[in-house]
Amino acid sequence: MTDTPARLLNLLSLLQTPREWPGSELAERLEVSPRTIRRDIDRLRDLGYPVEATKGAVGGYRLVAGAAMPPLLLDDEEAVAIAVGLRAGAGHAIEGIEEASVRALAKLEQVLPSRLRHRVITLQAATIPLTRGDGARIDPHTLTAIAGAATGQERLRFGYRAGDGTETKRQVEPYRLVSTGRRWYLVAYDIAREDWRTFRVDRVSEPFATGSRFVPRELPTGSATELLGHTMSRQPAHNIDVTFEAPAAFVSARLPDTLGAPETTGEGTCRLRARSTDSLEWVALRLALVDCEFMVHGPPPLVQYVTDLGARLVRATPVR
Amino acid sequence: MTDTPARLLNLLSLLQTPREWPGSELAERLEVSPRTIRRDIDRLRDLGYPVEATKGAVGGYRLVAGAAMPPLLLDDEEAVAIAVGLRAGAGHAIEGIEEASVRALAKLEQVLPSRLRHRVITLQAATIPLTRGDGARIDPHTLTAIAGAATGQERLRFGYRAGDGTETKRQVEPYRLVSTGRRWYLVAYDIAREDWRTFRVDRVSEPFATGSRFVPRELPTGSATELLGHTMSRQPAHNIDVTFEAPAAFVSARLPDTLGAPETTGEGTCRLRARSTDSLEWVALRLALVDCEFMVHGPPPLVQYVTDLGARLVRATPVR
DNA sequence: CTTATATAGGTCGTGATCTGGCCTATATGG
DNA sequence: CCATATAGGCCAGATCACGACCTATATAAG
Repeated sequence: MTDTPARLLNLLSLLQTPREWPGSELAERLEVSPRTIRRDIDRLRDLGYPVEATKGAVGGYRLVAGAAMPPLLLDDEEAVAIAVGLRAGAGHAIEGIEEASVRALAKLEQVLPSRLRHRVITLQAATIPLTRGDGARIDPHTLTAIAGAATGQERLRFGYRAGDGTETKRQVEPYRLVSTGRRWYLVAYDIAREDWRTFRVDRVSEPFATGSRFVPRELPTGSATELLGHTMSRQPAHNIDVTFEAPAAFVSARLPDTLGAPETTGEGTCRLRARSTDSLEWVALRLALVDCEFMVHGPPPLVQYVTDLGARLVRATPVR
Repeated sequence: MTDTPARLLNLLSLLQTPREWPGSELAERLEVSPRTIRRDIDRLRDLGYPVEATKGAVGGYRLVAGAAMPPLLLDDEEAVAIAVGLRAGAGHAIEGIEEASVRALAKLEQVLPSRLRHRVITLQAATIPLTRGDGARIDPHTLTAIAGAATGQERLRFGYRAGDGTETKRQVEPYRLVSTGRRWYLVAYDIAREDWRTFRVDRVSEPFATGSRFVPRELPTGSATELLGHTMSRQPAHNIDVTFEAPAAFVSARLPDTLGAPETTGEGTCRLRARSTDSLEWVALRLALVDCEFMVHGPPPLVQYVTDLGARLVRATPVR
């Protein structure tokens, strides 16, 4: 208990609550002399954690933003909140940080006390995510298990359901997890097939790290995303074409950036031409939320879906 | 650099990557003898962090889940991912952990390096949240500023726009931030008015912690939520009444728990009666996503909205 | 079974470090 | 001006950390 490193960690933890701490109070809490507290503050500063101090009668210490992230000391509830937030985001994550998001989740879940784990699962079950992709929902557990195996360089076993529905058992050396905004892919070396393969994560079932380590092979093509190239290009995408009866600024403020920006076509009208790999349901929803009159020109499946959805909604209310 | 506590923090950071670390590798990285590493591992265990070790030829150390959360050591990208995730969740957060979520965000943003801060803001701006409430979007910055002032016991100055649109300047002693799932409220002691007040956070502008500390007063009514009671009861709520042409299990699996569960009314039909404070737009959206025929009986505004939305969608496609 | 390699931990001597106490300097708010 | 806060130098004594060398033990591969 009375160990120096332990006290430093405790001190960091205390300073992380957003308030000012007078040195005397810290000394009392940590059961050391004020002189030692001053030395500890010095030590933290040497370690790169910027502790700000205000002098004078109402002064105190406070941890502020610095050059590097200090270790985050979370209480139980905060840890649960972060885990739930990241899990909710793992499915239809924010553009550009999907990989980091999963890494952070894997890191957190690795050390999350088990009594908190079931709370996270319960809370997450209560939220039904809006599927942004085509309904192929991804289990956060699968994602973190794969991510963990990849960074830990452990061989991975899982069941894989191919496009035609046939289920196979795979054992691979996971290389990298990549996200395309809409879908997750695992690039890995398939041991039995003695070649590199890409797997769609939503088709992976029961991933299990065998625990046996491996030394990463060199990718033949150079980079993981390159290997994904031809898989990606086969992805179905829609050429969206919609006109809105509202200014372009109004529309773009209500549409996600991933759909691109509409161009002004006249007084109070604009047109959106975009290539999207998002699901039609998602696109239709976003269009409906723009809250102005619009006209869908294509693609035909989207026209069909919007027509059907509109008809269903009209049927859903009593005729006047 | 050659400090013992610094090395321990580094060690914790290394062990947090989900992989196994042989003692020799750790020794090399931290530039100490393997014996010292073993001692450090011992120290970490004494501190309560469960370091698991596997013996044998391919053994190594690894941090596992224990009784308490160890300090999370995040790299830049992971920190950004968490911040963005929490911010996105702050608006329409997950039931039951809103407060903890905001606390975690406040803690993180307090120490987030400024070069990461603008990345967070940029990324967040790219995502347009589906407003679950009635469009009164809440600025995460406002939320964290208030939360920080409340836990730090600092006086707070802000502009407040009353229901009739008049803007007033307030200076308060913030007591607690409470969330009702749909809305955020600040319970505080208004210094000028010398009484307790509740403020809607979405009407607060430019919160600013003055830095002057105060000793928390006793709440006259006992608890913050109690004080909120009469404010809350004036909240508009809708009595939703919808029948679905699908089994209750099918429907409840596609509806959020907050709307309650539908009851079976016949062979393949069910009825949902719920009281909701969510916005009509949100409810209509969720209903449309159930993906089956349904009929909205009430409330009248919801019927109207669904009719209008359906009509707009029908108009949005070329007539055949 | 044998061998290699990993964790686990005891012991010891040297040298560094940490602590508390006491001192002064300095900035701030009332 | 005064009380109170941070900042930090100096010193003496106790403690602790380190590396080196040792043995015990579990595991995987051959």
